[in-house]
Amino acid sequence: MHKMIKKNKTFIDKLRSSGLRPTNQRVEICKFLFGRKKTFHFTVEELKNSMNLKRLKKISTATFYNTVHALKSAGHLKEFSLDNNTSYYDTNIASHHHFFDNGKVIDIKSDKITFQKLPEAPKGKKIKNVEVVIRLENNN
Amino acid sequence: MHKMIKKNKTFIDKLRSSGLRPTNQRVEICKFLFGRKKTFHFTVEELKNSMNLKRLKKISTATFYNTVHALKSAGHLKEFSLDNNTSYYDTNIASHHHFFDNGKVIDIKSDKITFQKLPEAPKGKKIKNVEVVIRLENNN
DNA sequence: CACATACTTTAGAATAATTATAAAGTAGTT
DNA sequence: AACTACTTTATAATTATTCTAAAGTATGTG
Repeated sequence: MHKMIKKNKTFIDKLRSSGLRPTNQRVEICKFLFGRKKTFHFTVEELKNSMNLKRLKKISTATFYNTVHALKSAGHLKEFSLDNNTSYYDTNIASHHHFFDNGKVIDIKSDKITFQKLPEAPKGKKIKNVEVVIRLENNN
Repeated sequence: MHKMIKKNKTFIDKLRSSGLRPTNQRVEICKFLFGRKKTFHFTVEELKNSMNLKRLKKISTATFYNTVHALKSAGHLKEFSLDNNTSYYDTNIASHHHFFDNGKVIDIKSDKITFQKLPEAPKGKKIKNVEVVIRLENNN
């Protein structure tokens, strides 16, 4: 029980720091997103389907979108795009890179890629982060 | 006039190599995309608006989408995504990188970034290309 | 160089992802 | 406990894109 309370507190903190009140729906979404050992990637539609499948009382689409969006704006989720028109989210917010393999995404730890040369930021700007996408193809 | 003919031939070649017949609409789209000194970025919607503004007889949305898609599949355009749900296209197909500055995209020449360390491709796969996105923020 | 045929264009309908709306419900303050 | 501002929800609206089917056009063949 101690652990449970502690975890919920973490989720509530994430919500509060995203400017959101910790409602039941939101806490459950956080539990689903952050209450596991491994980070993962998802679309809002996938998240909605996974969570609502097991629930008698469904959480509405708008709540999923609102919550994910706020978590992302606060930096608790990272957004990325493939070549299609759907937003993907990543619960791994540590700076890292990706392999893209025909729609499948694989994380690359930050320290697996280092640079020999990087350009200067334009005047008045600075670099916020650097992300590398390595596109893969079959080894024919 | 010579130059004009030569250019049109280039456009027609691009279309043919994309599996498309060189119709008037398509040649005009190619002219707009490839008949200039500098490469540029665009969305299909932007392309449509820019081109149709000056035309008495408008080219239909579907034709813009079809043509851009075929040119992209043939490698005459590169597609990329920002954090939203719109596809962007780049007439610069040379391998290169990007600064993203609040929705604005700036090209970075390929030789401005070099790597010290890159990960191996997973078994049975090989690297198709490597693309770097450098996100910028204001120098507060 | 006319003709047949397969490919194109087009307007409009359809779809998919996302955002907006506004009425009913709930958290947090007093 | 009561009030008020924030939430949830179902549904409508919007945006980007794809599909459809009828009318038009490029191109090889004779």
